[in-house]
Amino acid sequence: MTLSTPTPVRKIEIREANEARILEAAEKVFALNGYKGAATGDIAREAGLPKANVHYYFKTKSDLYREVLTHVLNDWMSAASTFEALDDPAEALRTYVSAKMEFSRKRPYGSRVWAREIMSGAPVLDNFLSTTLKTWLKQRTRIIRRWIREGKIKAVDPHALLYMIWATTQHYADFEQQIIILNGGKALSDRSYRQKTEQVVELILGSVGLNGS
Amino acid sequence: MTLSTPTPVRKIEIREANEARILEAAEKVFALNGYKGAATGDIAREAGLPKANVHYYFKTKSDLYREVLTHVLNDWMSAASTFEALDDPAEALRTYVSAKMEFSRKRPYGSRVWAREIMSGAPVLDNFLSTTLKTWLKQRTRIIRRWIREGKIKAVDPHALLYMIWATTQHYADFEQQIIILNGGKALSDRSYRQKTEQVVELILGSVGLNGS
DNA sequence: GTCTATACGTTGATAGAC
DNA sequence: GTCTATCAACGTATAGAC
Repeated sequence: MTLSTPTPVRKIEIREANEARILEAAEKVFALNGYKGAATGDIAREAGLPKANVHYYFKTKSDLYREVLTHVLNDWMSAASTFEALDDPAEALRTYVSAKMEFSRKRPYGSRVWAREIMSGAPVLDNFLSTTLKTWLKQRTRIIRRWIREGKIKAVDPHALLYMIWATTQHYADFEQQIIILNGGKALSDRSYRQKTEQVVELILGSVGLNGS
Repeated sequence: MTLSTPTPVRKIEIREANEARILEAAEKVFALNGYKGAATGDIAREAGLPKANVHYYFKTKSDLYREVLTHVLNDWMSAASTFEALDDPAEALRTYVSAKMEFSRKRPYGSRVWAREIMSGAPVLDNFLSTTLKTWLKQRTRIIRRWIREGKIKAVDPHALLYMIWATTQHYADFEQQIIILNGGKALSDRSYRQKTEQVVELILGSVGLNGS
């Protein structure tokens, strides 16, 4: 029996499945070693494919890296969009911090790829940061200022507050290994993580003068 | 005139000066590219020396990396030691947070080397984390619990509080580039940085129910 | 679409003249 | 103590058979 021509549908399925596997593997390897430190061979091994296939689907390492960053970015922004201009700042902050903590739990590698990209000087994310993220920050800053004006929260520096939220929530992804070691070598259970999330929410709310649920 | 034999003192001076230059260069290159991504040739160029000299003074890249980490560690612990068991938690937290912010300002590269090491799974720092740092954490946890028992601060999870302090203060070093871009491309002046430090202190104090200076 | 073989640049480390 | 020359190992990317 000779090879029959595969249907276009089947081809597309294969492509999508392989691209997804490679992207997932790449996110992990870039997270652990950074862009320069990541070898396409490592990514291929992690994905369970020959090295040549990685280059077949993504051409260059740089292209693959940009794709990974784009995916992380989309999910990061998706969590960011939960910060809304609600009347109740406690509710808004609680929702946002929880979404960021969930992102850290579900995409720890993605968070680290982001962190490493920034620590390398943000060569690829530079444009995103100075446009999309800057606009986002300006809008949320306005919301926070309004809450302060209306006497709903303490007078705090909005940037300092948002940086604290980002830093604290992302710490649970980026420094996961340190947290595990300090926890006696055991990873946080889903239950413990939910409690930590609640604690982080309470600390953030307290920092702007909003007390206990 | 032939070369006279240099005095041992002179030789030691040269060695110390060169080692210092290489260590400083290495801290920067490891911070920007991570361990695997850092090339000894880049470190040599940054230090203004031929590549062979780097290996003459430090033998292997791994040895050099460990030296850099040790230096960062010492300075990190030096800041950590400012967290004392004072009667006044506001004073203790203010001093500690300020010291950590100062560390981020003065040693941004060192902070990033630490971060990257943890994100790579802490292969070298593992031992330090599970001994020295764990002990430190246990002691400070006890102090915080005592403050809570004495009704001096709100009942918060001590680990969550300390992680928030670490994350927030280190964010100003590790994500410096992001902060600069969001600040319109301008680095924070010494004055702005002092104000941010004060804001961070206020946010942290607020998070445990301690209000205003 | 898959994968072995390979071209070719880069990197860690050393040898050996000065 | 300094530095050029060198090399083996590794890394990205591609060619070309299947």
